[in-house]
Amino acid sequence: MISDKLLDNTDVVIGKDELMESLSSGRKLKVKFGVDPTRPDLTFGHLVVFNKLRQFQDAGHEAILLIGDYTARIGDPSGRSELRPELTQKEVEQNASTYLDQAFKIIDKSKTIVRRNSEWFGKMAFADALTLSRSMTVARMLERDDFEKRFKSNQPISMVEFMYPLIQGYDSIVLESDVELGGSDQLFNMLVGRSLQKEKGARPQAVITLPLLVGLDGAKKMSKSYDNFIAFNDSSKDIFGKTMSISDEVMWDYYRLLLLKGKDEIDELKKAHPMESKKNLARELTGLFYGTKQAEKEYDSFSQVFSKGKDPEDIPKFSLSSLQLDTASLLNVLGETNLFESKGQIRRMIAQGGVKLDGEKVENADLIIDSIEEPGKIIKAGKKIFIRIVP
RNA sequence: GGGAGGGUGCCCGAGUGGCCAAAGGGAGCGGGCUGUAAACCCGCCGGCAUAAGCCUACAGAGGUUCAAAUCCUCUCCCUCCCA
Repeated sequence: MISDKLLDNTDVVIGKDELMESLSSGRKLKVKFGVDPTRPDLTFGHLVVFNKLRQFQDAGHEAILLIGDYTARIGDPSGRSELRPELTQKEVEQNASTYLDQAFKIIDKSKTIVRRNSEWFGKMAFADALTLSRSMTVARMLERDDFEKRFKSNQPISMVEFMYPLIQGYDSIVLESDVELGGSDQLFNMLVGRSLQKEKGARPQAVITLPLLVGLDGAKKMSKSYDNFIAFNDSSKDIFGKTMSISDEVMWDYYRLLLLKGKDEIDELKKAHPMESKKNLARELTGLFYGTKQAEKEYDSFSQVFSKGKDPEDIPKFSLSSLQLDTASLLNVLGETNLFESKGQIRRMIAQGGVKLDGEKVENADLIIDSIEEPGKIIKAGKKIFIRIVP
């Protein structure tokens, strides 16, 4: 049953009965997913939703990717404790275009309709906006968890944030969407769309929320603002490495939500050694974005460096002749690689025994790096930073 | 319009004239343990400097003082109560 699979891994489904009916009628549904181009990178949190959108596409439905270029300039208050800064039109445009490049790594470009909400809001009159705002009451807005929390704890809520759910809901009217997808933090906004459609006498959209992916810290949802994310645009090395840094417990969520593995498959994987399963996860995720060959390479490289403690094959080089300062001390050399926050950080690292030169721990920051021949000495700082010193 | 309370380091938050680069927590970083991790333990955690020390920092601008995150003036921003 196709329609069953479409509801896998979902969190909440509103309007389920009508949705099941529509699906079995064979009608081609318009499936809306809105993205706010407020930040240039998509994370694996978004991947969960894009996977679902892709499944709808594969089942023959129409995907509408809504770029909230107009709303981006306001900022979605969902899950936020403060007002977002306003973005310029130009920033929004840039973000939108990189968004699309990234999104089409997962969804089928040829079957996707891209719309921008500036198309209709750009020419909307203020009077229309007022009419729209009649459809909502303050009390209903305050039902929203994050608004309520902010209100009660004396945090500011701007009027424009209050308008946000209405604006997003209006998109659904214009697009005549049958289904809207989003993260569970979007539930309220999407429901507003549903009720606006009803009010207009249109067929209300089904609302499907997808679970929020837990971030790298294993606690909070994956989000750019928590800096616990893997981005579509991360290097193959980072996708692999970051995946390996998640805890064993959340690994299964990643299998389920990102790779769409079924329960049976996961049960099978649980029998293997957790590290092997995690490496396998990292390899598959890397492969999704960089192809199996590159993923294989990262797999080998990771095993080399971390499991066997060897140096990786690709080490960034630093040429001593490019040194700006006179003394080629360890401190100065590392300082000029721009891989560290400050010389203070380097000093601390050295003092704490985190820096090795050709495998030997270095305790003196003033050690002079000299007599370099090919292939060069290797400095290791912490677990992840490697530098090859060349003449 | 009137009254009251606030704005502190990446985040939260203590600090009401010197002992403040500023308690505590979180995040982050290094080390240990391990299976890369997570958990746990130890350490670090503004910048420059070998060090002494210097510089920058407690919303912003001025001022008082030997000395200001702390006192005064003005400005900006936030919240609450009354209208």
